[in-house]
Amino acid sequence: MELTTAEENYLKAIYHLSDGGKKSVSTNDIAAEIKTKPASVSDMLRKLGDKEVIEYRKYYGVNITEEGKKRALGTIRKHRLWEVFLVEKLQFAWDEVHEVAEELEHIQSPLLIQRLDAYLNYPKFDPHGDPIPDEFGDVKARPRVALNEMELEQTGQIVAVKDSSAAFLRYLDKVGAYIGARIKVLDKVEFDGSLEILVDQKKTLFMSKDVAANILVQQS
Amino acid sequence: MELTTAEENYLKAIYHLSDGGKKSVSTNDIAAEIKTKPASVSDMLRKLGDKEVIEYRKYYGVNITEEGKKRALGTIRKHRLWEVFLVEKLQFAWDEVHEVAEELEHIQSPLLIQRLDAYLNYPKFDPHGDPIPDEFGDVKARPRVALNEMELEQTGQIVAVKDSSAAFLRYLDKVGAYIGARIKVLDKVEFDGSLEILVDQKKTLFMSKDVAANILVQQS
DNA sequence: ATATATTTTTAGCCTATCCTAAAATCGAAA
DNA sequence: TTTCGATTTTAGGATAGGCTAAAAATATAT
Ligand SMILES: [Mn+2]
Ligand SMILES: [Mn+2]
Ligand SMILES: [Mn+2]
Ligand SMILES: [Mn+2]
Repeated sequence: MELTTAEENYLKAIYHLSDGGKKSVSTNDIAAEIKTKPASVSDMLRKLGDKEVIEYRKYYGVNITEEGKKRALGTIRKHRLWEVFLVEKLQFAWDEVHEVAEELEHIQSPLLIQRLDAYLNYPKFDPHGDPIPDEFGDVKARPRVALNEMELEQTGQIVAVKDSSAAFLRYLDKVGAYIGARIKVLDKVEFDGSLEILVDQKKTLFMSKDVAANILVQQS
Repeated sequence: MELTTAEENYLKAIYHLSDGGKKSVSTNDIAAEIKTKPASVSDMLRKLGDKEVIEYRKYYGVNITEEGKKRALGTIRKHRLWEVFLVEKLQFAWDEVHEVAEELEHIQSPLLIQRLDAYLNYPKFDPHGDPIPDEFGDVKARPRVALNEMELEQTGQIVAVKDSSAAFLRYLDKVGAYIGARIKVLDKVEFDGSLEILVDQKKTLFMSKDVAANILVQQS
């Protein structure tokens, strides 16, 4: 059964909020994520339940079904492939791609996505470091940890960001914290959790705990 | 004022049916073009009239306004640029691009189109030979004539097709009548208007008047 | 174990877009 | 100039998606 654009957006939100189908998700959380009202969410949940992409028990939140997970991963795959296209081919900055990809992900054409994937040389990660599901919905997970949870002296490489907002990404650009950068934790302030890190063995950088919590590192 | 996807599709249809704003267009013709019912068209015309992209006088058809023409050309520009992208970069056949471009043309991002245009090296024509309006809505018109209206012995080059349906384009592929082909009219049958043409100085080809009427030639 | 607070759903309404059937209008022919 | 057939509009209804306000259910705190 075909999903509408709105249904795809809801399903994707549910997938993300449920941490890939592991947790159940509340009406209010979905409303916050989609920026809509809980009443509208209740309506939509009934519809998604009827289409059997979620399991919906009134008042007790929703769980995504296997079918739903497959659909959500299909949309996520398209979103991330388009983001790669925009950055690699059209010279978009990584903070400019999200809104456009949010529209492009709903274009219906399996051939288009297959060809786009090939054209981009089968990328495994999007510009924010998030993994691109393959055509079967399989995701290559990279073990990664939030920067604020690393210990003193530990080293690693920035592999992704949790927050893809333009404001956050532009801040990272400004301070030179890009994906692929090698980092080392030089200092952690007990009081507020802020930290000092060494970037690429040459530049030191201070950041708040909030910022660090949105930077994901592969340890080494 | 923003136009919805449906409104953009109607406006584009009106632009095409009006021959670029020259003629006024009837409700029934729009319904046929959009594959919808005349009643739905009447509804939409009222709305497009309110938004002043058309001039609508009940029972007397519509004329597109200057503003409407500008909007329609913007959508046409996007449609044709995407078609070029699909053929040039993603190896789509020219009969596979129309449906996808019909969706892609509604993506809202001036930056995207500007970058796409540059990436494609500012193409002037789409895969069907139709001119791509520039960012100001200016169209480079090529003088062209339908093949069925050419006289015996006249020569020229195929520059466009009138019908972009997959069936027609695949037929042209099969017989080797592609855009850019040099042709000469070898014979015209009085009885049914069918003709025999020479393609690229080496292959002769018979075609019905209906086929020839959908092939556009730049004479030389 | 209640009472209160929070969450979620329902009811009722709105806009956009489509449909069918009926009414209105137009224009061509008699 | 009247009439008739084609065209177009209107009326009424459907579905999708959103909203507010009120009701209902659940969760939490005395
Ligand atoms: Mn989206
Ligand atoms: Mn991303
Ligand atoms: Mn379209
Ligand atoms: Mn075209």
